[in-house]
Amino acid sequence: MTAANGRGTVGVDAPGGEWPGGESRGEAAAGRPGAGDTVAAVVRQWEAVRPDLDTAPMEVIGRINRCAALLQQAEDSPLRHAGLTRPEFDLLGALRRTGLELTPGELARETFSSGAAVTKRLKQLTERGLVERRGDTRDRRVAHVRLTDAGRALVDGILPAQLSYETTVLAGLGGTDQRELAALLGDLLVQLEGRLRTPRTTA
Amino acid sequence: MTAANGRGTVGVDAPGGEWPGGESRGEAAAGRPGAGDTVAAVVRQWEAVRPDLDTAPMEVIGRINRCAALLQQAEDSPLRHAGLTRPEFDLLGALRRTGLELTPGELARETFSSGAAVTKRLKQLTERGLVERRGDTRDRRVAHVRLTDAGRALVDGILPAQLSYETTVLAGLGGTDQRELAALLGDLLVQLEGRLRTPRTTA
DNA sequence: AGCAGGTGTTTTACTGGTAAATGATTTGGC
DNA sequence: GCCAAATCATTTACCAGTAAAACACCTGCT
Repeated sequence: MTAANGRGTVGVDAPGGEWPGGESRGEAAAGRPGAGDTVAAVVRQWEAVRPDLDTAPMEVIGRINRCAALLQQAEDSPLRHAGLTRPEFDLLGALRRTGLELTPGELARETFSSGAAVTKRLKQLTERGLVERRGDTRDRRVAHVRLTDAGRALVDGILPAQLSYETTVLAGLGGTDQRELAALLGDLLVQLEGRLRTPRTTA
Repeated sequence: MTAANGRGTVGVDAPGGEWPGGESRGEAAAGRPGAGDTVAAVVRQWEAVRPDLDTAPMEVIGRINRCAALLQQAEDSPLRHAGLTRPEFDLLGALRRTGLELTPGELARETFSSGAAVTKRLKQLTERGLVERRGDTRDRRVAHVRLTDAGRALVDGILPAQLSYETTVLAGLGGTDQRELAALLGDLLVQLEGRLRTPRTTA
């Protein structure tokens, strides 16, 4: 087991042994109350029904998806509280952290979204007075986008709160586990970013 | 620098040391070519601009979000190839792995989506002949949904391909790292599922 | 029986994303 | 210099999700 835990996640191993044959009633997603996370429960179901399959990848990918979903819709996060979605904040953040004016295209690449999505967000954020645009003098196709003072103030005001919120959300993991998790995700991400080059429609 | 590494990954550590002051040109998302993943680059930018902030949570949450996004839009996955989105497949999968008829409400809970979303997906999947519904005889509000033979065949046909696709996607990580990652994500998920109880509008 | 209130599902109105087409401009070959 | 092809951004048409309201039905109290 080597790993992280010694306790193999799936290892709780159920005392009695009765199974959801008919009575999964009440708990969502095949989850028994005290057991592991919901993904583990799902994986156990698959193993029961299709024991021939190697379900290992579900343990990683299923959990990544579910973590992302949960983190996304955390209603109490400072971001939402400030009326910003994560993609909007990412856009503002890209401007703040680079300290530069960026073109819509650059913003799309920075934030890993499509050009069309950026156009829409910029419209929104411009109306809210958080960003400004000016045309390029040389190349009249491109625009340059920068934070307004209000936009910069908003980012600077929210970011610490958001980070400390995220810190508490992660607090259940020890510091060592967090670093280890970050490192492993980083390794995975390097692979993914190489392998599945997103064909982001810059156009 | 404490940070992220403790282990390799980020350890490349930049030879020279010139910095994106003005020349992030060309590479997306602050990424220098050989360095770590894009999230690491973003974090470095934040640290340069706001050294007072504790960026540790970004290393985890940012990477989870980015991994999820990349995995989502993997255009070559068997799922997409079969014309199914992940949420659609999750719905079919819930029916397959439980082996039962489920009501729309149960499906919503199983798949962590809203009732309305399930309604829409069911409409879609019914039209495609992958699921069937019958009304409950006792309680005429509820419906019972089951896989058609075609639906079951589709799931059984796709799942092995999808899993083996996922296996190769994860192959860059060693088996041990994969298990460790799964375990850590499981730990995190337990925390998140307890902490941020999603107020899923069952209604 | 009758009705207040709860539950299971669907509908409505809207939002934010996407892919593909479009408009506007620059660039490079000749 | 001029036109074909490339590039940057936006627009269009559409689709899937959401929250809130509506609908249909059941349940339990009186």
